[in-house]
Amino acid sequence: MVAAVAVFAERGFEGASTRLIAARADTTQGLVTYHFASKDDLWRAAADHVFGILGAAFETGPDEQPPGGREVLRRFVEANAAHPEVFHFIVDAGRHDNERMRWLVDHHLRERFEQFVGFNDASGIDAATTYYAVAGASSLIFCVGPECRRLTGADPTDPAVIDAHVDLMLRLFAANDDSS
Amino acid sequence: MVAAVAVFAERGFEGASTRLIAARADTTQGLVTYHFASKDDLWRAAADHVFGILGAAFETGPDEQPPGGREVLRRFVEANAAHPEVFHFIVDAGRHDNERMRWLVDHHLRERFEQFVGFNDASGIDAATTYYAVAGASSLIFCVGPECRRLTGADPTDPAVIDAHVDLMLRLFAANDDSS
DNA sequence: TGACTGCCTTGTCAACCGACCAGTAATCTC
DNA sequence: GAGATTACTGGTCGGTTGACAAGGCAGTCA
Repeated sequence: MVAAVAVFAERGFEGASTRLIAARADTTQGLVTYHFASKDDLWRAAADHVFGILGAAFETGPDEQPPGGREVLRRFVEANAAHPEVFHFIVDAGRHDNERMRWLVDHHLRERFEQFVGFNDASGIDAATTYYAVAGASSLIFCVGPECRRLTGADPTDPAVIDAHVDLMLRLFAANDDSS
Repeated sequence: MVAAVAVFAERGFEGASTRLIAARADTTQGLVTYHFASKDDLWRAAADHVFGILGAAFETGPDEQPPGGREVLRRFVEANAAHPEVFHFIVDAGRHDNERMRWLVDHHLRERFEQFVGFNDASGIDAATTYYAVAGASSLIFCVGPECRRLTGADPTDPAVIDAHVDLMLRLFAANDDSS
């Protein structure tokens, strides 16, 4: 499953082969199609897996206060740094109007978007533009890691870079929110 | 060429087939490999094409003033809205440390990045985080158009949405720059 | 003990992939 | 107008793809 997430994120749905995923997981292609009836099913399971990890980053412990806006944003950026695969799933699926895109929206993105709208009481077009601005600004640098290293010299897996990006996101998107 | 750009953007390098590109351009696969020795060469030609279009959006006419920071940002967002394929090329190539990524950085992205660093006199880690924040925030909504429509109801090809996104980007990234 | 079940391996299938090649027709050069 | 160059077609090649089928092989229950 970890292998499937990695390969789908690295190569996209079309570019990922069930044989490569199987090899990465040290099994055979036959076994993959035994456990997951089709490549589509495997992709959905991989998406469930990686979005589950992301969601866990926002869970509140039993004796914790629900985090404020700044803390949520910090966790969001750090989760993107730790799991850039999420962004690849979103971009890979989001550009086609097909069944996978609709499934991803209905099963994972809708919930996230409505949480976001709840935090920032925006609506309509503003909600959409703000949501995608936050998502894009927070995620891109971590999702093109090799490019970023070659282009800028900065390594987005370096904690110093992650901290700098968190600070920038806080300055950009949480300037007038000092809760948490 | 327009067909190649579209297919590479829609399906990524691995997912795009020379046969599909040929069909989209109403020719044969044999002709594609005649004009472009390999799929890699075709990809590079497509990248040159689409980055050329993007670059033209920033050119200054013979009797124009060079645009100020706000105007450059506006043009950048509008160019991303008109040509979301650029972002797909970047994300598709940028996640691997391979020859295509290095070529794209050296032939197209380096120049853009250094122009950016010139405008915003940042350096080191700050330059990197700011660059990717601007790029991600400006582009994402236009690159996952079908998803955005289903998720938020807003259509990122709608001029009203584009204008709203331009305004948001100006508020976020050009708050203390009132030139132009 | 013998039938049954779930997990897994191996092999095979048609479809598709990028690359290549022989052959053809049109255009250009002298 | 003969010869050379260029543009293009159709077909074919080895290799890869997702899906499927047949069989083995432990474990379980009657």
